[in-house]
Amino acid sequence: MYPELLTHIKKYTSLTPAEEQLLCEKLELKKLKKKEFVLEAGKYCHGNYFVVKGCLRLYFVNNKLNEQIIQFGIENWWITDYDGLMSKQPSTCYIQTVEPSEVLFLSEKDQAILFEQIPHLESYFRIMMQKAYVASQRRIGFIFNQTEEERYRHFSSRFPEFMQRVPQYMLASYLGFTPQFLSRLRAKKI
Amino acid sequence: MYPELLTHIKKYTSLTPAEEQLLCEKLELKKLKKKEFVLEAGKYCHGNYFVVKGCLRLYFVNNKLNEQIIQFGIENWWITDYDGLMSKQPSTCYIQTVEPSEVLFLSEKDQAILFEQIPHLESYFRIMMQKAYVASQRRIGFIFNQTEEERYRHFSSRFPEFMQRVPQYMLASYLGFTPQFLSRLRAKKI
DNA sequence: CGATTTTTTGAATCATATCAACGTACGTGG
DNA sequence: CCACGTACGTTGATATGATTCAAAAAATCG
Repeated sequence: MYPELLTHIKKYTSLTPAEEQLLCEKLELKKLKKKEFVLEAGKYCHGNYFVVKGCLRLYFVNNKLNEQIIQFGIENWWITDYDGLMSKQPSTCYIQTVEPSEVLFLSEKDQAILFEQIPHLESYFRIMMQKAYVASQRRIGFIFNQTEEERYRHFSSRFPEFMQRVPQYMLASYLGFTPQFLSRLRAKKI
Repeated sequence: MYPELLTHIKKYTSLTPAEEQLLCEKLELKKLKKKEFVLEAGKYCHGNYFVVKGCLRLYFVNNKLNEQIIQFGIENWWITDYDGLMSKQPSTCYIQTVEPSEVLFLSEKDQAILFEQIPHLESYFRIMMQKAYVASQRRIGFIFNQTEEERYRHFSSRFPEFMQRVPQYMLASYLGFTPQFLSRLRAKKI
């Protein structure tokens, strides 16, 4: 049994003990070292990762050969390449740990089986998707309506602890500007 | 019965005739004139709109008092303020028709009831959310990795017919730059 | 047709990127 | 446990691409 995930699910829906059992049987706990990959471009994405502990990043390499971070996954977030998963095509991105991490892996196949057996589990994932969608719509709003500086200040006031956990160049990538620019922002602040 | 929606659902899951019946009883067809609002900032968002015909836009007014378009909804898309819906707070954005349109309204309340009765309907919405999420993640990738010009060219090659349907200033807003800049891009092209 | 909305154009300005070099920290093998 | 190498962060000078403001031109609508 994996209490972190079950507690998280309870926030949004309810499962019977038997359903919890069924779910946990399908999950696979993976302990990962720092900088370990769970997905690489060109390979197929086979499922979904729930972060129990640690931090992962999802990024792709753009045409200037820079790594563009699309998403971070920290404790209690699901992370995967949904694009690759849905299209059944080889992935175009990478998912890698930023810190030593523990994740629960749920394969696409098992997820589909569980959805038929446990309607409330599908409900949970619908809500997760909806939340993720809202978050990324908000992010688009921020990108278009705030200067890089405002975005940085907003992010650092909202996630101060998180800032400590990742290198600056990753933050810069996530926020959509250069590491040099981030460095200057920090210098300016004091 | 609303064949456009039922056909769309069949692409992703299957409903029994009885389930289709149940669903359609809860839907409300609304015929809307051009520039009619279905949601305004400050009001509560009560449900979800499926676009049968026409085009709507979801936008908010930023601190420079410009309208920032977050999303367009055309035929076979669902559109609503999921943020306001989930948070149960007054909305911060507007949803307005761009053309005369027909939409099916499904209230949040009815949707919750239907999800309990029809697990496959929840499945359909989970998949819709996942698709929407993927689309908005992709959009973030584009924003960060292409110049404004590349984004415009990409968009116009991908949705040439759609470009004809909306005023340029809305496209500029959606793509994240000024109408003047878009005008110059077009002038450059020839 | 007149009124409003939308698009175009020009010139000046500003924010961020780029390139390049130098500092600093960190962890890995000897 | 120290030293070296690589990864990460800082700083300065210059370049560039998009914005802003203002006004005119064109298109759309009742």
